[in-house]
Amino acid sequence: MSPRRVTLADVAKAAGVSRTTASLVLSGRGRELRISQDVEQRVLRTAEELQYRPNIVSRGLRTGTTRTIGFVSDTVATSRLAGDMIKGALEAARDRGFMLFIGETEGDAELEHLLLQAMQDRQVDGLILASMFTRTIKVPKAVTAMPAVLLNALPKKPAPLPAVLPDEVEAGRRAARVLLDAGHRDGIHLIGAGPSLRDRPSESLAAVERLVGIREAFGAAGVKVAGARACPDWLPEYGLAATRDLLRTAQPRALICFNDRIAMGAYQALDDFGLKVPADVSIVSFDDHPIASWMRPPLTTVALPHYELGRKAVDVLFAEIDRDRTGGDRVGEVHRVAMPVRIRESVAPSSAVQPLG
Amino acid sequence: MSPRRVTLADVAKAAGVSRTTASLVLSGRGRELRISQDVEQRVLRTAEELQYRPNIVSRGLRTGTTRTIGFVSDTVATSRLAGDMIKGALEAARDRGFMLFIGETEGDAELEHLLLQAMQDRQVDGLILASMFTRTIKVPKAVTAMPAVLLNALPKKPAPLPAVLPDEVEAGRRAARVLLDAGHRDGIHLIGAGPSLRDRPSESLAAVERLVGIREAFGAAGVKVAGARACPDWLPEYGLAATRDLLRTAQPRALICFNDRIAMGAYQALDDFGLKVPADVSIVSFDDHPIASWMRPPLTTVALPHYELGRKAVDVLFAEIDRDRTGGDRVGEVHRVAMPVRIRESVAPSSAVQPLG
DNA sequence: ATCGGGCGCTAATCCGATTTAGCAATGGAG
DNA sequence: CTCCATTGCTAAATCGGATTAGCGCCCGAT
Repeated sequence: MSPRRVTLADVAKAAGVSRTTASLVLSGRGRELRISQDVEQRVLRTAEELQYRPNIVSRGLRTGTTRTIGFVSDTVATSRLAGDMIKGALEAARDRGFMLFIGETEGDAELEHLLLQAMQDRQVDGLILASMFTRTIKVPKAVTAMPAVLLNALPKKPAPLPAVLPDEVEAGRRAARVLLDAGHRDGIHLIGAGPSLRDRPSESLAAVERLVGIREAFGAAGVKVAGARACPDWLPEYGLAATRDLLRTAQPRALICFNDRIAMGAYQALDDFGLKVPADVSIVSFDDHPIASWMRPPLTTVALPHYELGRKAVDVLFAEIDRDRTGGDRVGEVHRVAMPVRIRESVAPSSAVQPLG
Repeated sequence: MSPRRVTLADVAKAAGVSRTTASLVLSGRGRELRISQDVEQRVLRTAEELQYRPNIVSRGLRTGTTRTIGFVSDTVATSRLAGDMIKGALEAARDRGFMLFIGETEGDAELEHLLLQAMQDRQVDGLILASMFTRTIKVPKAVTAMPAVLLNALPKKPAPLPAVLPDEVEAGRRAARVLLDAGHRDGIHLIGAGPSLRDRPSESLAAVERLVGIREAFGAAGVKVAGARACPDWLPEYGLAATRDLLRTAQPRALICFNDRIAMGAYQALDDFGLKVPADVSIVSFDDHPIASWMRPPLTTVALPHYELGRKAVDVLFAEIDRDRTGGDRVGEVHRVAMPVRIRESVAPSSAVQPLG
């Protein structure tokens, strides 16, 4: 079919040198191994003319390194959120001449096993194990044998694996501060989780951490949260139900919704009760889901830094690969990536009359 | 670091046979090459015990096939829409023991070139060239040298490349029929494109094809579209503006929005004018964006079959790889994937009094 | 006894690079 | 004039499989 690829042997022959010499020159080790300027130039020029490109498969066989990393997620590739994570990883990898194998496990341990095997059969240089939701995962033992990074996840059992996660606690603080900065001190309700750390969707690490941050920031400001409703899952319908429920008995001035889909439901409930955002009720949320900017009014939210998470995971993985190569010890550091606040139009200054007592 | 992998040589030695024999047995060609039952069983058992897995890199070097395909898109990996496309491709590939390299070009020809090179350096068996929006693309010449498929795109210049696309014309017909079936014959407006085929976002193939289908179905039913507004881009704000503009001068009974984001804007405009969906105005749309089911009322829309597109592209690619192997001729067939209607709650039966004339 | 042929398995080569070990030529020192 | 070092390059092994060519052995036929 296609004209055969130009190989190192072709270059060597055309330049009138041995394969060894050609290889030496092209790998940049010609200088230290005393190849003459003359020959070096000749090889370089020939390679250029012939448009020689080294075959990475072959190199991989010899050196064991394929300039490839495996990106395994539970179901990450499918969600918009996670698409950015992949994009970040893709770009960071590309900067170093690496490619990404993508794989989805759908939470199936058997599939995960197969996938990891398939990647190891292809001699990937490292692995990124990503999770759709921030949570703890069981680390397959196959992973511990090679450079790997957890993305958006923590190991269930302590393992010497580095992890990259969004800084949810700080995000919680930031959400709270958005309201505090706008002068809100009363009638602040939480929708999605709380008041206790146990009131949240199961397995949701983010819920706990956000709640911790929120309580911390309010605590430091001497502000008490008026109330909270947990949701079994963070979907619009639960946000709608919880907010409706709240509105039957209370008159909130501000809501912190635990994610944008919850907020979407809250918007609807408020609308049903004839309440305006942000004139009557301010709302701040988390995630910066694409819909956040389409909602009316556009939603102020603390963004999940998917793109940055992906990039960071690759950076950490490269450090890990280096460590592996140089025989360093595994550490298992946890890296937190900042979650930026996206100020939009769902928060208004508090006009509440401060209660006398 | 990790304990060395078990190789074919290990299996052969442990089973007391030559590498050749072991290879023959394990590749299933033992029978035809007269390896005895006894030896065959011994090799198989040994391989099992040692947990032998062939090194695909090595095999790739010898056979030239890496059981890997490259998925190159302009920016597809990043959008939720496209995530499903990748997911479909991933699963279809997995069914055959193939892995996917993912790459994004961001519309940059230079990057695309680099990416294709990187993939060829890794000896991918085939390529999928995907586009985020349905459109025509310039096919890099590197692609024509190997099995490849266009996904969600058509070649700008005629090329013997198969393409996989959503069946947009039929989708247009289906959208129209949803309204016709509900009894709508009057006050039907188009938001996003039309009335002429030229009134549409540039480069949007989907717009043209949907419009063709819509006109065809209405034409066949003897129904005339009351009006149409084109949008420079299919975003909520333009949908909002176009619909507002429409409402100032007309009283539509039904809208066909050219995608869900346009529909989202239309919902807002109708809400502003105190009109209810679907009681006052029925709406049908395209894409089945995730928000479509979260809108209130949930939006009836003709879905882009991303997952199926991804699967289909892989299927077609495998056919292409086979063709390449067996020396068949390239054809360049266009495959259309059906767009299913998602009936939700934004369309109500027409209660309009039929005009006498 | 010899030969042809099927059977059952293996030696050797190849894929395209990297890497180790080492060879030939040159020049300077002794 | 010999010996050793250095310079500049190459032969050969290696990675882990797939594949081609072919080697012994045993059997029946001549």
